[in-house]
Amino acid sequence: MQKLPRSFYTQRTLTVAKELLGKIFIHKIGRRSISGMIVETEAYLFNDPASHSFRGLTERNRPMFYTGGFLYVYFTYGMHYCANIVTFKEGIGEAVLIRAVEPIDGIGAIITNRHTDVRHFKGVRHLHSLTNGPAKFAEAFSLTKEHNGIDLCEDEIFLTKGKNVSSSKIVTTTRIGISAATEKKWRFYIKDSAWVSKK
DNA sequence: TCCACGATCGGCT
DNA sequence: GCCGATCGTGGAG
Repeated sequence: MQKLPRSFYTQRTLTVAKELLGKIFIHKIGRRSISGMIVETEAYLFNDPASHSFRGLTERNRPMFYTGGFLYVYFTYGMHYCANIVTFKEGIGEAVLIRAVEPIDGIGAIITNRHTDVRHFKGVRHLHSLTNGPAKFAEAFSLTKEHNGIDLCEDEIFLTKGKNVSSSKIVTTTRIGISAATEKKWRFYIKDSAWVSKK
């Protein structure tokens, strides 16, 4: 399966956020890989008070200012990582947060990754809870600060075409967990998917 | 140097 | 529905 090219990621951010639905996210670890279909995304734009890039370039948000097709992984709440796909042009500072995926390959590894702390075990009793949230996705797919700034046009972490999601299957809503620009409808998910973080 | 806060999650009421 | 965990970041002073 062919990797998505740079030209996919350098489109307008809101376009990429919608088009990412149905795409396959793949992380190759040694000879194995973990993969899943993206079912929920959120866009963060350059003039967006909810975006990490809003106050300009800093050490933390540097990858957001790369050209489209890089990964931006950040650490939050003292314990979680979240992964974004950088979009649009170099120097702008836009990205799409991956909020949920439907597991495809490497389910065993996903379960292991999500069970590393026994205290979390009870929360993973239902399969959909493995990857229905941005920090759950990052943990399930072993995405940490090591992967911050990685190029998705290389061979370790990349996306493939997956399935086409018609626009009638895309639900558009406000974003979750933010305190600014709460009125912007920049969250997208696949209607009827059991794997989204919240209806 | 200090310190408030966060694109979350899981457990508890 | 609410709350605590836990720490890197960056704005303030």
